[in-house]
Amino acid sequence: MPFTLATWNINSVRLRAGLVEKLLREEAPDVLCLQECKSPVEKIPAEQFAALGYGHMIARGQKGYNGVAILSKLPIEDVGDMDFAGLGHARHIAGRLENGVTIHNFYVPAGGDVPDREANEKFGQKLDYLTEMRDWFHGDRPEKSILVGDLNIAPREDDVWSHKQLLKVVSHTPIEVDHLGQTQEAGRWVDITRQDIPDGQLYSWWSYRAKDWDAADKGRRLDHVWATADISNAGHSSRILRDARGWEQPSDHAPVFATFDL
DNA sequence: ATGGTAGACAATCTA
Repeated sequence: MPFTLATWNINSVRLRAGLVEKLLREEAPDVLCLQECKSPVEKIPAEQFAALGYGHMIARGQKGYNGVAILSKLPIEDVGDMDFAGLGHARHIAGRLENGVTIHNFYVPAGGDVPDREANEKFGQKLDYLTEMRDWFHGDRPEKSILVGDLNIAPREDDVWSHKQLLKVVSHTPIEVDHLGQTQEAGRWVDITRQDIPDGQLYSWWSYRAKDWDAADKGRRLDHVWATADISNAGHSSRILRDARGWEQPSDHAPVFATFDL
């Protein structure tokens, strides 16, 4: 049975519960993975989503920051979370569907403004987070798995509006791209979005600080859908719902979709 | 080189 999955950094699930509802009504993914919920789990409006057919939710939360959730039409079993780099943040949750597919939902640390671990502790934490992800996948060798989320790195030259101008900007520095590549390789993850859309500029995030985000179009592809090699050929129909960036009081991220015939 | 916006939560911190 094919199922469609979406990932969206919502930047407050309570403030934007109406936008989540709009996405669920209009696009109706079977599974929606959210990041930056910025809410304790018990304050996520789960009943509002359940009323739309999303009767299953697994989540990790904390007050004010971070937070990840998976809303699903299909039964999903909570199979745990990881606290990479020992930050004590709600940045990962994993669930398993009845077809045996495991879904990892990640919110990788943004890493602060200065791309130097000596000058900026947050940058070091981001690199350490990715290193521990890599080591975990290297030991675990995931199969029949999908990894989504805001990975806060745009790895390819055509994942940013200007490769040259962003080389020293956190999210696109060579050391971050290298760390993300090592994590991807360790789990034998295939980038499903780029499998489906191999050529051209592709963005999922536009800063709030731009005067006219749409006209300037200075975006970055920070949000990703990966799958393990054993199921990667089941993935198709990837797309980014750029329209959502223009919705009323939007998140600065747009949802990324993929469908899997499994 | 700088400052630009947004959200949580009540002082700044984070992105």
